Amino acid sequence: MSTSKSETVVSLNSLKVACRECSLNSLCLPLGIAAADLERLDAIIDRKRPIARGEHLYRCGDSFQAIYAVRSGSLKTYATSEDGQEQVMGFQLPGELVGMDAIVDSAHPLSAVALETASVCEIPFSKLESLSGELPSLQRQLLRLMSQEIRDDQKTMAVLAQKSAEERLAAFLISLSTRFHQRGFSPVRFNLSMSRGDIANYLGLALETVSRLFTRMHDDGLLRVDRKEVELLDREKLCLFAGANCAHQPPRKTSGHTP
Amino acid sequence: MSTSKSETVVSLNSLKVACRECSLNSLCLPLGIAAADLERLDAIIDRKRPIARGEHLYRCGDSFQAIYAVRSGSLKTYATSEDGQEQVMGFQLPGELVGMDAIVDSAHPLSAVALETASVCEIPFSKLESLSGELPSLQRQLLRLMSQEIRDDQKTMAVLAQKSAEERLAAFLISLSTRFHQRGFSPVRFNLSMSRGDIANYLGLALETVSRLFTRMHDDGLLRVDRKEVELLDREKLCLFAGANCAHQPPRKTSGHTP
DNA sequence: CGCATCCTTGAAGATGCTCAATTTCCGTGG
DNA sequence: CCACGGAAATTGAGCATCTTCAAGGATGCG
Repeated sequence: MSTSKSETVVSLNSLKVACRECSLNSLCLPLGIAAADLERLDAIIDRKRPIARGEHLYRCGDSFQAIYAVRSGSLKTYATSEDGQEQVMGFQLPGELVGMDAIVDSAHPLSAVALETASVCEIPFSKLESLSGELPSLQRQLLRLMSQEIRDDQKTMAVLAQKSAEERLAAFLISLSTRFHQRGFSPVRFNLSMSRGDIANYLGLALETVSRLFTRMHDDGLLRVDRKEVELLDREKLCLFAGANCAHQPPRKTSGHTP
Repeated sequence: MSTSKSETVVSLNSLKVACRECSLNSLCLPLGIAAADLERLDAIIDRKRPIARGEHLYRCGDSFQAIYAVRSGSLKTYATSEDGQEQVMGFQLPGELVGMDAIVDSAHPLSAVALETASVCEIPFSKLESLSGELPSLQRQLLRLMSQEIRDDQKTMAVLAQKSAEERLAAFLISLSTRFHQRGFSPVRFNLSMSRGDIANYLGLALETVSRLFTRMHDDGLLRVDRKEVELLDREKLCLFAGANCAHQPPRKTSGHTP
């Protein structure tokens, strides 16, 4: 994500940092946890070696052992249908958790793969569960993050249900922009670690439509795209397209896809 | 839901029953909780008077105080955009929880309204949170239900992103069928407590399209519809359309809407 | 330097939407 | 009890958006 320069810096810095020193701790599980308690959380977390682009963190059907927090890089989660087709369900940036959808029945319903070199913190679920029982602040933050995930999924559902192709792409870009901004990166200039195909799949569009939309938005002066790099030239207008008050809620139109 | 006869019975029966006697306790929060502990959960639950069709349980923006379990009847949750349009986010049947999307920031992002006379259990969140810290089995079940919600929302996202209109409606009907079945009702014959407009809105389709699809599916011998009542005549084929192995996962096609 | 992958662009066609007119249903009041 | 009015649902016709199919161009890696 963002320039490869800052990506490298993040990767190196956060390779083994404890939660208390991690720059993401105000977005992640440690939020709201007192220093003393944080050490106990820290103790159950396993900071894995970086995983390479294309490498899987887990696959659909794998038994559920842990949830993961992205430390650097980015992931994609996707479902696989019986005929082998995949449906992209989300993209995860540093500070975001993956795997919470597996709690309910001990098997992962999705696969998670690295879109670029990424490092993650592995948080064994059984340990997290018992520690949660002892630390109310941890329990609270875990519930908050799951609630957040529900809310984000609902927002995505709304985008898919009621927005046109152009609005969907705008909403997607604004969502990324906002999340990068929260993480200290530029909200107007960032790298898309996922392919056009992934974006299209995620947004329920054809790959060609996404490509055409990028071209159209470029021609309309909304953004500049060069391969993976995007610069939002008119974030305001993109927000309008996305139906968001810029930064949070999107909803906007009646129903159906067309405007 | 189902016939008005059984609906009346359910309403009366469950008006004030404790969790341990509630027929829904194997689907709801009490699952997996020992009898002794269950009494403590029971003690914090407020069984509200039934709410009438059209009455709101809470509205978008209301401060978050409690989550709710549907005891009888059914609810609809929806978001409202600035221009007043609504986006239906889900339908809740007995044994299902609503309001978990509000935990993260203490305000409800959606509104919840009764689709028919319904009764709910109000579970004050602060009390639930502290009791959760004391009862590992309760904590576990709460996490499981939130995980389930995430998983259900993901399934809905996949339906919206990759299925055609007919497949979406089939997936919707199969989902209802399965949930009714889990609750002891007929999986092939049930009542739709929501309007065609609600179904269309939820599925990201035009109302007219849903109406036409019902007609087409009827002509194809897949189902019988009479106003609110539906009978699935060929559940197998509907499952195929829905892309589900009948009962759980749906995924099926490549991407884009068309087959 | 060449191949494979990803992306872009074009043209034709289909799914599903909008607009609009009826019809059916249900609650309300005479 | 029946009539009436409004809401919900059905049905039809035309059309727009987006998809599919197809080919060409750019990029990056071995």
